[in-house]
Amino acid sequence: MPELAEVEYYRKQWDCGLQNKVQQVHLHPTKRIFRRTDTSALSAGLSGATLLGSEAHGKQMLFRFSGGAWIGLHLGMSGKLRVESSGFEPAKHDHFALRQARQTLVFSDPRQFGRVLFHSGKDEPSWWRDLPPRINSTEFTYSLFKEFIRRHRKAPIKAVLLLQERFPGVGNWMADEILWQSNVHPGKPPSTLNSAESKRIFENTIFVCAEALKTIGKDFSDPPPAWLFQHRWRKGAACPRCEAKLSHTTIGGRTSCWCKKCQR
DNA sequence: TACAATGTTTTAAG
DNA sequence: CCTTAAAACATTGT
Repeated sequence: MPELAEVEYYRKQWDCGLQNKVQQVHLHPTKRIFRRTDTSALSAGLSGATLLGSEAHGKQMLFRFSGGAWIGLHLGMSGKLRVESSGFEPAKHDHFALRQARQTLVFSDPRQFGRVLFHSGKDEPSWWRDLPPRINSTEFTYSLFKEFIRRHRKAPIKAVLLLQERFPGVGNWMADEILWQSNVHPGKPPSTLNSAESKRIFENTIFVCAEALKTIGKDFSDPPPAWLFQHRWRKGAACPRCEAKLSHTTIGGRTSCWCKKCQR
């Protein structure tokens, strides 16, 4: 479920716990979200520590605690962050919870494709330092974009936009939105794109990310009604631009939504 | 029942 | 070594 803007929204849900001490750590060590994570070190490192800050980068989140403790969170397909009362008892899918004096910070993830990482040390973990440039940063340049789609010139452009090593935060609905706004068919390989199409995709990638952060990322409000986003999951969905019936097919291994009249 | 779900990793093949 | 495609992961809802 969560892409760039949804992740940013969920990250902020834990802001009310900033400057608060963790009294107790609740976790189920055998759950898949803790795969290859030392849960004993995690519990020990967070118990009694104060939450000092957090940051999102694409679909990843980093939370910083006093005493040089850090956790990385990924929400996978069904993960969510929320806040409950301090006396809250974790329910079935609440695999990770931090109890504080005034509230409990909860990570739930029914499908467990999400992830919890732990790092102990004075500096940021290496898995945070090595991330690619954010899409809404000056380092995300057209030449970087062009070089990347050239490398992946034979795969469907939809599949290329889903690669986190260049488009951190872009997920299934955002990739469809970018291509719909660019009037480009999701199945087209980059080798068949002309320079105008390529430029439109680059610019709309930045635009869709920025707008999503201003709406969904801010308070989970809807992006503009003229976007594909509002229409794609409706029964008998129609293109908000030309009113033609929208197509749904598997492209790049994911269900894709596109307008066969607008996108070629 | 069977399949799909806003994601990533592993495996295999070219 | 690189790119691409498909299966696997765990659970719920239609």
